[in-house]
Amino acid sequence: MVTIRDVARAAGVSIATASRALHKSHLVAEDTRETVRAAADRLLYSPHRGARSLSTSRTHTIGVLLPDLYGEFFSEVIRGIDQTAQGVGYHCLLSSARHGGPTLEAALRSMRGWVDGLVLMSPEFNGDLSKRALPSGFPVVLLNCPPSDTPHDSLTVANYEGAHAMVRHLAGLGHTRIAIIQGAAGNFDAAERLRGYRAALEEAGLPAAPELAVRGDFSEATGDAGARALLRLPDRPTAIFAANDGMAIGALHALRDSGLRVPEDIAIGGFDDIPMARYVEPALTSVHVDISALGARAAARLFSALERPEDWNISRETLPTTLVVRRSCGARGN
Amino acid sequence: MVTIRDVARAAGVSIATASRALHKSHLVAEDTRETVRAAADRLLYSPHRGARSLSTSRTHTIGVLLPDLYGEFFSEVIRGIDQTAQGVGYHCLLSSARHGGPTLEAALRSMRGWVDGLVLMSPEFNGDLSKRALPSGFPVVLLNCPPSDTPHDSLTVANYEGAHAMVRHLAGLGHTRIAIIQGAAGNFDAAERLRGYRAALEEAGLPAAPELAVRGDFSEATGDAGARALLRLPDRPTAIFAANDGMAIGALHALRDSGLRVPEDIAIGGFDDIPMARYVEPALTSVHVDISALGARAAARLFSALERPEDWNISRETLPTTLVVRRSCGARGN
DNA sequence: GGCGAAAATGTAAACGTTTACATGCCAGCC
DNA sequence: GGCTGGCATGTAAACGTTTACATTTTCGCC
Repeated sequence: MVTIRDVARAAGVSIATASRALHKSHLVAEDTRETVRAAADRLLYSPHRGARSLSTSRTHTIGVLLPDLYGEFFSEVIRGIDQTAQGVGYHCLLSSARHGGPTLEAALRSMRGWVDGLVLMSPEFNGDLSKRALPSGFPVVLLNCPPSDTPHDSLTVANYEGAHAMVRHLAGLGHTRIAIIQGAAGNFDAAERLRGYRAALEEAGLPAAPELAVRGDFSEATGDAGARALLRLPDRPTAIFAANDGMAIGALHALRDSGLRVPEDIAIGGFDDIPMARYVEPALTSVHVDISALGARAAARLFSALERPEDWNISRETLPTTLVVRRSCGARGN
Repeated sequence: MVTIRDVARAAGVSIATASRALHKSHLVAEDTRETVRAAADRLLYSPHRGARSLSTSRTHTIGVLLPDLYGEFFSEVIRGIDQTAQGVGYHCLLSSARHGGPTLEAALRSMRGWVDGLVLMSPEFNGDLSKRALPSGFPVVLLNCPPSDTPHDSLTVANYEGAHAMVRHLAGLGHTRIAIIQGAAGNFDAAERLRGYRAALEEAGLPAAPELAVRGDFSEATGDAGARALLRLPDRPTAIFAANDGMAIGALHALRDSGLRVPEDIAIGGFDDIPMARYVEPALTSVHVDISALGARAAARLFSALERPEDWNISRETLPTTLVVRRSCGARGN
């Protein structure tokens, strides 16, 4: 491995001068700078990030901790984050707190000294964890985390409003028995979407029949199962709101499988508007969330905290959603 | 930040003993070990990875360099890699060599001293780049890279065989004018799939009409455009093989838009079998590649090179593909 | 009780950078 | 000619670990 020492020797200067020539160029005479740069090029020198970070205590890396890496939602978030990060010369260290892996606390701990900041998305996050696993003052942006009193930036999508808009739309189409396939238990997004569903029902003057709210966990499998459970009801719903697109697609599957037509026999709406939503048949009505923008925004907030810590103050942002009406809900003209 | 020095002081031992107590436990007396561990716990000590890596020259991080981060293919690869990495206590540093970003060489260089090895997927990779940007002997696994004479492990999918099987299947269904929407120019996978297409045509005794091979770049948009171009032909094809699923889905769109029925009027086949393939309507016949297994396998090879460098020797593996027949190709029974 | 070996611990160097401080040099000024 | 000050460069400390080597302690054995 060629170190800065080799470069210095080759250029006939001290390592301090070599170091300066390579990035604090105004502090060294023009011709020495050229000599050093030429030597570095010739030797194919590239600085050792670990060493550099130890010395400067900046790593130019941000950690991205997600609950999982499966599905389009996460890949879009990552894409948004990475794009922004790359734009300012940072790298992304990826980690997922999958069940069965190391605990969230361990995952956070293991990043110390390796990342300058963190984008954290986890339904389990809470203040206690923050105190135990994160150095105080460590820049963190929480993405779709349950609200907590920790002094961190947070970013959420308008779950309540989005679900509300979807259910109001369904009610507006004349549906009176509107079911929901809920997201994962204990998940903040899931709870908010449920809340939006209930509020919209109430506003429309519809009863919130408990048997119409079945459980799911955001996976296609539970969407499928949830839909089948709803079909077994004596008085079955005429519309289903699935708390994310994955489950909506699972439900579509189940309905097709049961010989029902969507939207003629039963209407369906999802949430997230993942890329796949427009390609399923019938195309899925969904609540659009610009997922990669969510990631990009999170990264941008983190960088502003990193680059100008002096005028940083914690903020909570909510990203708006928009209802995208496609064929699956049966609205006219689609 | 609490360092090992603080832990040592709190436990009343030297830093060497503290360090040993925390992971070379057999070298220190049981009760001091307990004292040290207790102190570390109490102070919420977690070691500084940067410092540790400088000292041990192991980072426990692998780099993952992809041409892009868009789409399900990449997210599945990442998932496979990360899952394997996490299993052996490694982290993934993600980077994409998107057009417009830093050059591939710069991206590789910037990882020095930050990763122990690399999973590299890039259509532009070549021997010269390897010499310039990678320390010799640096563990690298090439994923779907063009063949080169560099001493690296490589992993590819059976592009030729997969495409061949698909086209033979279409020919077997009686199609005589079979078109292809090609992958990105200069891309190795794309070239191999084209080769498989041509070979299968020849074996079936079908002429390889040049107007039936339109260009694409693996994006949905070019799939859409490619299909439209094919429809404008005076003697239009009865079957289209798109070199990946993204383009196949774009083509489906274009056909539906033009009022054609799939598979009755025109049959379609894709490649990759991304999760979405089974959900589009009609479900897409495709060449299945276990993408996350591909990533997992790449990571596994890398780790075996890292953990036991002594008995490592370079290998080239090809992952088999399987034809998955769904409705879009019009085969009976589907 | 003394000896030697083994076990436990400490000291200090090393990893590859950056950077505060020290030094040397030269120009310009009185 | 000596002083001041600025510029270019060098010296060495620091970042937080690990670990080779040195030292001290313990313990068994004669």
